[in-house]
Amino acid sequence: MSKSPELRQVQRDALVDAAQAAIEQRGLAGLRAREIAAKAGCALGAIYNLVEDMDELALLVGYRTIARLDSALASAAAPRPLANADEACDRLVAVAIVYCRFVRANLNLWRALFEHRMADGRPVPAWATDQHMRLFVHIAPPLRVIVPSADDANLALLARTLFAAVHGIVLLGVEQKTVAVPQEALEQEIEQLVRLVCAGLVRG
Amino acid sequence: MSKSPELRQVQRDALVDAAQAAIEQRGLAGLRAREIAAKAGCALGAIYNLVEDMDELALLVGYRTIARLDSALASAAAPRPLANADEACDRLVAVAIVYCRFVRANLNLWRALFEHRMADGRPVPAWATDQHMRLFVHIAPPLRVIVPSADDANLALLARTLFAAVHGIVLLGVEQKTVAVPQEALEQEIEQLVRLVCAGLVRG
DNA sequence: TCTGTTTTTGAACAACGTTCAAAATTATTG
DNA sequence: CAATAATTTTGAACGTTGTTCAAAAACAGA
Repeated sequence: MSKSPELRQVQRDALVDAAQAAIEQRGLAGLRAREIAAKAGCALGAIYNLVEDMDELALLVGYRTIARLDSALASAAAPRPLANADEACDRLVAVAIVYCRFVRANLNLWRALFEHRMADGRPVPAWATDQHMRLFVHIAPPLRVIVPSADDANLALLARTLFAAVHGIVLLGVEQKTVAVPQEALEQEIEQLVRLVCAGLVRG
Repeated sequence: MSKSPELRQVQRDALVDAAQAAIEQRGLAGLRAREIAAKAGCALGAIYNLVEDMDELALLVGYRTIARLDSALASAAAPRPLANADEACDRLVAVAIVYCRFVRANLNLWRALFEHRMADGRPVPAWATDQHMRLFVHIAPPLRVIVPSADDANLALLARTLFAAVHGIVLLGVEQKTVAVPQEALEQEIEQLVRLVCAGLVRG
């Protein structure tokens, strides 16, 4: 008889818990097989009974991180309807600010999302990439209000562009290689860019 | 008598050549001490007579990459003077497009710039971070034409923001985790964002 | 209790960056 | 030129990685 899937999932969760704690404290490079096995209370080799390899473990931690980010962004995009373009712009700013604060509050976990590379050149599984895309849901509706004439394809592209732009600002803002930017200044940068883009969209 | 600095530099260059080739072909993770020692024609341990450690080697490759990027951006920002805001905006677009094309043509080397992390938590040396900053030189002058009222601090911040935004778009565009965007569409995204920001700046 | 199946285990393996005593080379002196 | 001192180069050895797999342990059905 095979092992019950429930217990299996409990053990997997314990492993992901340990991996998440390791990444949170010491970054993706601080994720070590022997340490998390000890913390999860299983043998070194048992890791490979529960997950495919360390890559999958990093992806599972990333899945959790994006799920929490998704919740945070959803709370910023309140269910209150968008009356006009101004409100839509305000909402886009709010979503971007929440993104920035989430990054600061979850720096190592967020960095791990982008630092991680699959071993060899193996492709990232679909369940991980799909989740990334779903984040655009939080900025497409406000953009629709601002640019009602755009078709779905254009809107998706625009959403991607705006997200990427804010992402880039946050990225360079928290990067070690450049001078660290104080939180307040970083949020002003972000608000400035989002408002500039919105202003350009409504007039153009 | 100690060894001549010239020969030392030749050996260092051979090592950096080998490291650059390795990163270019197989990414930063493909940079292996034994391989580059063989290719550079020296013993494994000799690496540590020429450079501090593998981190410094990665930084030296990065220094070359940014130097080439700097040249590419400089060629886009021709010495022709900027008559008005429209021309300044065109130039910002041109610089951003050149950045995008450089990234596509030097994908692995460019990725290595941002994937690389110093061992432990050691700080990145100043000669590497300073070089990063100098890239802003290519976008600050056009911005000055577009926003003549801004002081130096505001201008520097704005330059950083615009650079980071374009950087983010390129980053997500060439990322494996999301759907690969064709070059043409990516350049359109970039041009759209830069023009939106410029339009917002001249009017606001 | 016995037997066949499944699961867990941790020593062993290959590959990594790094070190360092010894060998080889080069310079200086008698 | 020979002899000795100083310097540089070398690659085996070390400590850590993630991963594997034969053996041990645990479990299931008779």
